[in-house]
Amino acid sequence: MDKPNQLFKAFADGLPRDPARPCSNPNQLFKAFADETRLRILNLVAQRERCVCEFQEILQVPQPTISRHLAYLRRSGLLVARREGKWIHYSLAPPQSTVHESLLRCVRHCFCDVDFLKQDLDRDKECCGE
Amino acid sequence: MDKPNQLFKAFADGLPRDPARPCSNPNQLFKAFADETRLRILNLVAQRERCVCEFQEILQVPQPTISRHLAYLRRSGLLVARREGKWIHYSLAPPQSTVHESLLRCVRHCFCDVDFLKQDLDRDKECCGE
DNA sequence: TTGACATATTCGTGTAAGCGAATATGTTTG
DNA sequence: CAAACATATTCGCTTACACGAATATGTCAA
Repeated sequence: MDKPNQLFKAFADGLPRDPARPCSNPNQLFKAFADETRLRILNLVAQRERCVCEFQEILQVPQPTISRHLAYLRRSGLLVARREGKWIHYSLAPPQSTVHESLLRCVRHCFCDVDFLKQDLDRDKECCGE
Repeated sequence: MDKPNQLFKAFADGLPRDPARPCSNPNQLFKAFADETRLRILNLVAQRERCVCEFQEILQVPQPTISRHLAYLRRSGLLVARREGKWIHYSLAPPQSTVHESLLRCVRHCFCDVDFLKQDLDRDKECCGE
């Protein structure tokens, strides 16, 4: 066991440690989509940039759980983060492959047909918008 | 623990036991895509109906592994099977949701951009076609 | 500097997923 | 019916994944 630079070592899940060098394997993109909480996050962030507290309020899921999924989505190359004071805002990353593009189209045009995702958007409108 | 009709009981993976009543959860569709072997199968079957021995020859993966993934894809509602004598032919199932449609578009139009998937098609042409 | 707040990470644990090996099922042919 | 063939299923094992709880990090305001 040598001790490589942690920045470049991958996690057990096969994703890179450093979100600045996200994963390019299309396989990993699908894995990122293969979790209900992450689908819900992607659905919300497809509308507009969001901060962690918004996910927390709308999804009603513990904060560490959300943070973990956000980190996963960043390392997958699906989200980018931007700090503004205490808050960190997440938004969709620009697509890096045709598979990535295709998945984003699915988020934008098909997720509205999925009940539990539509309900999140409704809950969002109720509490935050009008 | 009661003893429900096995036909209607779900597997641990959340998919129905009976492929005639495939899963409708979009979440499960993404899970079905979240495995390299299954992506390779979907890529091949997108061209035309295929029998198990074709997958075996092109993918160079043990037969039980392929059968297990085929069963998974059937129960996910992505593939249908048709028996013809000793052979069982698999083909893409007609889409049951917009998410399903979107994923099929991805298989048809984006998978050609993925190296390891393109290589499978090349290997197919070499050994079977001309 | 201290406290409050927003967010991230670690740790331990239960569970699901995938695989190889072995075996079972179903079909055809003789 | 037996043998050969195509395919499916089961079992045991290892690893990946998701989660709750606890804790750490980073920023702002007083």
